[in-house]
Amino acid sequence: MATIRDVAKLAGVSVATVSRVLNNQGYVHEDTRKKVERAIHELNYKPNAVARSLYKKTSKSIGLIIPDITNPFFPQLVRAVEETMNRSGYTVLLFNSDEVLKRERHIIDLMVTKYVDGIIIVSNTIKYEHLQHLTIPIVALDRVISQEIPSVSVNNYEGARKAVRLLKEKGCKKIAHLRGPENVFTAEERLRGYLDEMSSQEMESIIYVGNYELKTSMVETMRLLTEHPDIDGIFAGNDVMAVGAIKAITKLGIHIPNELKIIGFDGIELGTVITPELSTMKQPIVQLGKKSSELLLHYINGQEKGLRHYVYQAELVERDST
Amino acid sequence: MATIRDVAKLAGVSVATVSRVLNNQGYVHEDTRKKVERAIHELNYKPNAVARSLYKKTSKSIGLIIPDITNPFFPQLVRAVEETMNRSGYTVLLFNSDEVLKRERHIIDLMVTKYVDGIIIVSNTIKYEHLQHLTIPIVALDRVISQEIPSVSVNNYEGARKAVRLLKEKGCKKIAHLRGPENVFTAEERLRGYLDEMSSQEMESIIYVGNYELKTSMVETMRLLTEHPDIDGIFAGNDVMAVGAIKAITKLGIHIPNELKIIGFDGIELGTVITPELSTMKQPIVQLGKKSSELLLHYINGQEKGLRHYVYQAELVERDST
DNA sequence: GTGAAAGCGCTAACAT
DNA sequence: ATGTTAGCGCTTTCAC
Repeated sequence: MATIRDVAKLAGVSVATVSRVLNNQGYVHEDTRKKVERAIHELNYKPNAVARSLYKKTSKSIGLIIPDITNPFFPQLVRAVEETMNRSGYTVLLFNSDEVLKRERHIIDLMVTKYVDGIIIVSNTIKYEHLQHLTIPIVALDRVISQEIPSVSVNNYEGARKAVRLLKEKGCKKIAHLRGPENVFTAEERLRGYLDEMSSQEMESIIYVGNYELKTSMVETMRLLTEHPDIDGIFAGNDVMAVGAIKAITKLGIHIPNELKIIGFDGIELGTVITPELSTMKQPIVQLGKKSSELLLHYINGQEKGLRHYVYQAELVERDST
Repeated sequence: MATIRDVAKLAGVSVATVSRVLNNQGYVHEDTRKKVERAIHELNYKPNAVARSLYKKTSKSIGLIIPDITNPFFPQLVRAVEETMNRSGYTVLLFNSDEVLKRERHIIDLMVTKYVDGIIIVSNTIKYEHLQHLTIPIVALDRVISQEIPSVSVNNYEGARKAVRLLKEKGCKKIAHLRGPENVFTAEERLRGYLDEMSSQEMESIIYVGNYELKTSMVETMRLLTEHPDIDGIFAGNDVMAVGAIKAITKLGIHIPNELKIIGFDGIELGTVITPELSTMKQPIVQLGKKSSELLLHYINGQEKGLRHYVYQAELVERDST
């Protein structure tokens, strides 16, 4: 690998001059620049990012921590972040944490050690106290961690209310909620929305606990339907669980949406794949990724000083399950 | 951020000694080690990975280039790679290339510049000529790029034959193939398998072209079924297309598997989500990721010198669509 | 067993 | 407009 020295030697100038043309700053004579550029080209020289990082204490890369890329909600989010970051010349270091605090902390340490310029994190487990010692900017994505950490998220509470409201409008009299895991921010908010919307009309709430994934959801839906055969509406905590519920319901020979209506939350592609296609509260996933990236970039560049919290609205997408 | 100097000063030793205890090599007196460790702890010192990289010309990280994380085949693969790598102390830098050669080359340059210790790449577009100048090890994953690049892949040809054979055994008389995109290695191999299996019994082959994704697959399936209403078996080039086909077929009111049987390829989770559940040729996705990582690690450590090509077999998983 | 010092490849004062 | 040099934080000879 050619170094800046090799280029300098070949071009017959000093390394400082080469550095100047590389970074396009300071005065350098047109002829000299040409010479240097020719040398760079000839040697196929690429500046060493590591050396540069060491000096500048910045790496042109950011860390992205998510629970699990295998969860169909995240691939799109990750791509949106990557795209935005790449466009600004940043590389993204992706890590799956499985929401294990110990791993999250380890990942963060590792990132700091690698001079990442900022971190975007999706997590329920991590708290402000684990983050406050950091000197690089951080933004919480999809979930808000605390008031002190800037965030980009969706109004889960309102979205949930809208979802339940749709079920009611469609004539459902007994609406159950298949909630997401306990202590998970989004799940709690959606539950709260369901509860408030139900109690506002003195409807009895029926709650079963899922884990944001398919299998448990099927099992719980089965249980729900045997214990409450008169249910005519289900608000699932996310699309994956809704899909699980649809599978279970279909297996039971109950017709959707005639006998039972169901709505999910997230708006992932999976919902359009199953039959009947799933009605859902669609999150602006790409926007979430993009906005969080831009926000982080602004903090990195010092263009933003305040503590911003962006909240998007989930949008009702009605398909065939309601 | 504390540096090695701070630790040295606090412990009352030289930086060399600190480095020795950090790397656990060379002689250092037990008492000295204790002192140093105490200082490290007290300052919450973490060695600077960038400085270390600069000296050692290695970064304890590898690059992973995939077409698109949004394609449901990849998340699992990525996790398997990440897991294996992390376990060996390596970080993975993930990039989506969209199979655009220019981006792939850019990504590779970037990685080299960051001192990645090796690269795992999933690509059809890149060729040996674009890789031969690299001095770091590289392994091709899922597709073989050339004989000169070590690879870990699946026998798509054999898998395809098995798939078609199943359809025949189940009594299908007219079997169509919904193939993947042209010039994509896996798609070509699967097509070849289909063709050979058909001609071995002098069955007429009927081929429609999809793009490994849902929408096109639905459209093409519709066309296929209007132009050839007597089709009784479909071998789809991958699971995503198979799911698209199922949607189209169901919409047409044709019963699966009674009137028409269908089998996919890949074994992604999506296949178990739809109704009827999809029969498929399951790839050992996790193993692919794991093996490619281990192989790369072996090259990095110099434990492996030869050009290895590992080929796994796809496994028939029969569910409800056949 | 420990320390001094060179050097990894680059950038940015500071000179000239 | 260009060159010299210190230094980013670390590892590794080479002395002692």
